[in-house]
Amino acid sequence: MRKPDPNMAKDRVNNSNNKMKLRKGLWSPEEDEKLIKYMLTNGQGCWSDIAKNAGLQRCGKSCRLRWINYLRPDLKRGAFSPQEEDLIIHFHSILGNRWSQIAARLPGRTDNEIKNLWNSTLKKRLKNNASTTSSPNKNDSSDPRDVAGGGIFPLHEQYSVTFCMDSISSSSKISMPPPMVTNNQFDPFPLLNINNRYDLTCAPGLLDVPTCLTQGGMGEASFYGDYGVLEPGKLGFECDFSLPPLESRSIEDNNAAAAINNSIDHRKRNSHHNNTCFNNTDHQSIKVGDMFGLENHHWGGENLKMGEWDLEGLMDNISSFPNFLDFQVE
DNA sequence: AAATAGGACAACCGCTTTGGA
DNA sequence: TTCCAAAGCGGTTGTCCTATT
Repeated sequence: MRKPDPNMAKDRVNNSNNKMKLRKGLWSPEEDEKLIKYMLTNGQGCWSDIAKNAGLQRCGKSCRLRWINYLRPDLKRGAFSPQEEDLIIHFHSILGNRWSQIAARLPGRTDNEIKNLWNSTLKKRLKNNASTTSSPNKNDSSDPRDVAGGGIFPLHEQYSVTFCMDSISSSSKISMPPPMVTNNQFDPFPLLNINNRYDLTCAPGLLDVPTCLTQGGMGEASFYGDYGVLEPGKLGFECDFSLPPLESRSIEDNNAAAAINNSIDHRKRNSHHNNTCFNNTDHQSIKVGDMFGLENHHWGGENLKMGEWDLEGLMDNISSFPNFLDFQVE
């Protein structure tokens, strides 16, 4: 991060609050340290109380944001790896601008970070790719469906999606009819209506996954398998949907103190672009297990919240399935 | 060397959702 | 059931850095 400018922060004090002058703008290292220490000793609570009790002239909302987006010890920081970028593109094609849900599947990354990356880099890259792969009727939109049709995924042209049937290689293809047009909008995934209330967590398996994720570097375990969509040997709507794991936000207590102390030390060391203070530049070392919390923890008993797949909700809508899905097991 | 444009990213704003009284 | 405060979320803005002219 850039070096905070105390003068600017001072200038931006919110004078509209008569009770207490609340600071706005960039956080100073001292403020960071206060918040970190308070969080370390007291844990998370009511954010407005935290702001007060920690001696910060910040609103609770600002403290929460600072903690979540920057100070949390489990943040990875640093540049996104190509694999992470592919994941973001992939998830965005499914989830749209649901940054928090995308972030929940990228451990150590925040929704804000992902959103910034998307808006500043990935969207443009996809647009360029789309333009070079001839997609004449696409507009400039962040609509995930545009991305899907922009040449990254084959869905736009083929309307076929891949169901992974086991953890290694076999797959079944589902042929889909031309897109349903609802409300004058292109909708290649009528079932996966992004506006419905169903989380699309399981949907990655419905789509082709970026090739880099299925090739070397991501480990032996199948990407599909890790994400889990359909249990092997099962096809149809009575099969079990297994969920891609959501990142556990909990921090192991034993690690938290060390991580926080490290973060403080690093922040002090890095006065320039202290984004790197948590940096893990060894992008190639990222493993699927690490990325999805498969190793050691967090798979089975995950408390599914935001990203929970609402199977019942899906089933409520499922009556329309046979009309436009034609299963073709290859 | 100075000016400028564009990129990157932290932080804010406003709306929605959630939970408790 | 309603109201209200807190939390969550996504869009947007503002600032700094870097590359280019």
